[in-house]
Amino acid sequence: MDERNRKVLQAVIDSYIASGSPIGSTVLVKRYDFGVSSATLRNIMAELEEMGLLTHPHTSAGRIPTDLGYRYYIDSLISIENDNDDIEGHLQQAPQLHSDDLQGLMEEASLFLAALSHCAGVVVAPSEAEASYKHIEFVRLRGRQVLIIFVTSTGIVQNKLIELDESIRQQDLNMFSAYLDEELEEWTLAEVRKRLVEKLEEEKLLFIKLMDETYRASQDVRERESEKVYIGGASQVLQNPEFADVEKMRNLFKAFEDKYKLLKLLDRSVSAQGIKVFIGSENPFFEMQGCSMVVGSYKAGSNVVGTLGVIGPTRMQYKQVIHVVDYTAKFLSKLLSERFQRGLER
Amino acid sequence: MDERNRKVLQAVIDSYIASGSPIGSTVLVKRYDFGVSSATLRNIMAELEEMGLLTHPHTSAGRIPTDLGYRYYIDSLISIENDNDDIEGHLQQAPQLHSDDLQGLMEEASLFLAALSHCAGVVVAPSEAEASYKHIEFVRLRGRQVLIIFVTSTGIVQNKLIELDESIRQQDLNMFSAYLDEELEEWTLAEVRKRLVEKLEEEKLLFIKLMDETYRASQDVRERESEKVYIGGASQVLQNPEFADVEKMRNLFKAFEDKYKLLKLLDRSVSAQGIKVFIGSENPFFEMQGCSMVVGSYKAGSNVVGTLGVIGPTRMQYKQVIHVVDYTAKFLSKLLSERFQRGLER
DNA sequence: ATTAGCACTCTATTGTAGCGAGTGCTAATG
DNA sequence: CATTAGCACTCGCTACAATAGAGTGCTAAT
Repeated sequence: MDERNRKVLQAVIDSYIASGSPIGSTVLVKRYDFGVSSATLRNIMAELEEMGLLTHPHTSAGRIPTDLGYRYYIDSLISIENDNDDIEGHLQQAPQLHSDDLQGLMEEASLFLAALSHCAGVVVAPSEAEASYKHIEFVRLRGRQVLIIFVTSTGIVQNKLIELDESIRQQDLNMFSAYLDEELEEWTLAEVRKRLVEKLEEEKLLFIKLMDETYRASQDVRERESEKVYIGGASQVLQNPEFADVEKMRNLFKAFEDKYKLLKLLDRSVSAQGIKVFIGSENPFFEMQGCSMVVGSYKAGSNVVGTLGVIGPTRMQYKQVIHVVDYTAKFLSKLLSERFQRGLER
Repeated sequence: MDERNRKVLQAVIDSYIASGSPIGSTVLVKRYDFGVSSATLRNIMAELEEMGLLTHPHTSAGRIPTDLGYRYYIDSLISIENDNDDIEGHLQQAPQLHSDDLQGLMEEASLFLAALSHCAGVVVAPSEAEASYKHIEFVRLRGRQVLIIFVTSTGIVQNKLIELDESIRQQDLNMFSAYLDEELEEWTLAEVRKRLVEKLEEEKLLFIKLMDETYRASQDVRERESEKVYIGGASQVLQNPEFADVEKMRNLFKAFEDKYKLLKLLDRSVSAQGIKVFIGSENPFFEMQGCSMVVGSYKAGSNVVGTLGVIGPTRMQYKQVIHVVDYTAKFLSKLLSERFQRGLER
C-alpha cells in the first residue's frame, strides 16, 4: 500500500471518529490538502474498500472504516508517544486516586478511566496468586459466633462469620491462631491450602471446624477478594450516539453485569505489558459486537498483578483513549509499587 | 367518588400496566363487564380526567393514568395481602441468598429483587449506627506498614493499611491492641470516637499515630462500610419499552452511579416499617422523573437496620413488585435476625 | 342517568415526488 | 498512464398528501 493511500485511510478514519457520519470524497478534499481531486480520492477509496479496510453503508453514502480498517489504523497509523518519563503532568487532569484501601483505589481508577474516555472504565483487582499467609485472627462475637479474619502478605483482609457447634473461649482461639501463625508463616496461599488439608487428615484436631473454615477463607481470598472487577461510569458509554439502538445497549449492560465472564476476558487478553486494543468483531463475546476494548496491565513492583481498560463503541477516540489507559496503568503501578517498595526496606 | 368510578379507574390502570398503550372506552367494554355502554364509560373517564387521575396523550387517544392516578390506585385500589405467616413458599422462587458474608448477601438480594421485578434492585447495607466496639488488631506487614483491623459487634470488619514513621515490633502492637480492647470494650462507635479524642488530648501517648488511625477506622466503619448501596440487575430496567428514550435512560443510570444521593433518598424515605411507593414526579430527583420506586425496610432483631427496594418505570406491575419487595425484606430480616438471635443466647 | 349516533380530531401508515450527497464509470487531458 | 472533469445513477431523507382507524366529546333521544 503506498503512502498516499495510507494518508487517505487515516484521514477517513480520523474524520469518521470525529464526526460519526460517513465520509465522502468531497469532504476529504475540503478538509485535507491531498493535492488531488475528489475523483481521484474516490478511486483511492474504492481501492481501500477492495482491500477490506473501508466500506459504505449503502451505494450513495460516504465511507466508514471496517473493523479491519481500524485494526490497520491502530497498528500502523497512529503514533503513540511512548515516553516513559514525564508520566505526570501529561494529561490535563491528574487521576484522583486518594483511597488508602485497595477497594477504593480500584473504584476510583475505574471512574477516572470512564471520565476521561467517555467509555466504561474497567479495573481488575490485583491477583493474590503470589500472596502469602501473614496472619489469622479469630474473634469471638456473640454466643458461638466466631469471626475469622485472614490476612495476606499483600494486606488483603478476608473475613468470614461462622457458627461453631460449641462455645470456645477467646483464649483458646488466641492459642489456635498463634499455632497457625507459626505453622503457616510466609507460605503461599496454595501451599497453605495444601498444608491445611494434610493437617486435617493427619491428626484429629480439636479445632477441626475452625481449621476447615480457615481453609475456606484462604480459598475465598483467591476466588473472591482477588480479581474482583470494578466497572465505573458505565453511563458514560451512553453518551455515544451509536448506542441509540436500545437492544445493543442492553446487551452491553448485561455483559457488564456478568463480571465473571468479563474477568476471564480481560485477564486472558493481557498476557504481558503494553496496551492492547480489541476491535468490534475481534471481541470474543457476542454481546460486545460493535464495541471495542482498550486494555492494559498494571504492576506492583516488577510483577504484573492486574489489568485495566475501557469498553466503548468501535468508533472511539483511540489515540486519546490509549493514552489514558496507558497513563492510568502507569500511575496505578507507581502507587502500588511505592507501597510494595517501601515494604521491602525492612 | 362512587364505586363504579373506582372500578373503572382500576380497570384502566390495570389494563394500561398490562398493555402499555392508552386504553379507550371500547376496549374496556370488551374486556370488562361494567354493564354500561362505551359512551357512559367515556363520560366516567372524562370525570376521572377532570379529577386529575387520568389523562390522554392527545385528543383521539385512549386514557392513561397520571401520577396522581397511580397514587390513588396504590393507596386505595390494590389489595395487598398482609399475611405475615407463610412468608416462605409464597413466591414461585425462593430467594437465593446463600452468602455467609454480609456483602454477598446484599448483592444477592439486589439481584433477586431485580430478577423478579424486572426493575433495578437496590439494597442499602445495614447501618452500623448501633454497633459497638469489639476488637482491634494491628498486623505488621512489610517494613513500617501496619494493617489495622477494626471489628464491630455486628461482625463488620474494617481494614486499613497505614505507614508509620518508625518501625514497631509486633509485640508492642499486640500490647497496644490489648490496651484498646480493654479500654473500649462494648462501647458504641460514637462513644469510642469520643473516648479516643479525649485520650489523644489527655496524654501524649507513644502510639499516637496508631491511635489517630484507629479513630479514623472507626469513623470509616460508619461512613463507608455501613450504608453501602448495592444495585443489581440494572439492565433489567432496560427491558421496559418506556426506556426507548435514550436520554431518559442515561439519566437513570447516572442516578444509579451517584450512590450517595441514592442512599440519602432511600434512607430518608423509609422511616418506619412497611412498603412505600414513590411515583414519578413524587421522586425528589429530577433524574428519576418518569420512574417509580418501591421501597421497604428490613430488620435485624427488632431494629430496622436498612432499606431495600426497586426502581423502575412508572408503569410497573405494582401489585407484584410490592409483594416481591415485601417478601424480600421479610426474608432478609429473618436471615439477619437468626444471626442476631443466636448471638444473644450467650 | 344512560345511550345511540355522529362529527370531529389526531395518529399512523402508505405512496409519491424531489432534493442532495455520493458513487462509479467513461472519456478527455497533460 | 495517472489524473481529472463530467455525467448518469443510486439511495436515503424529507416533505406532502391521502387514507384508515381509533377514540373522543357532544347532542338528542330514551
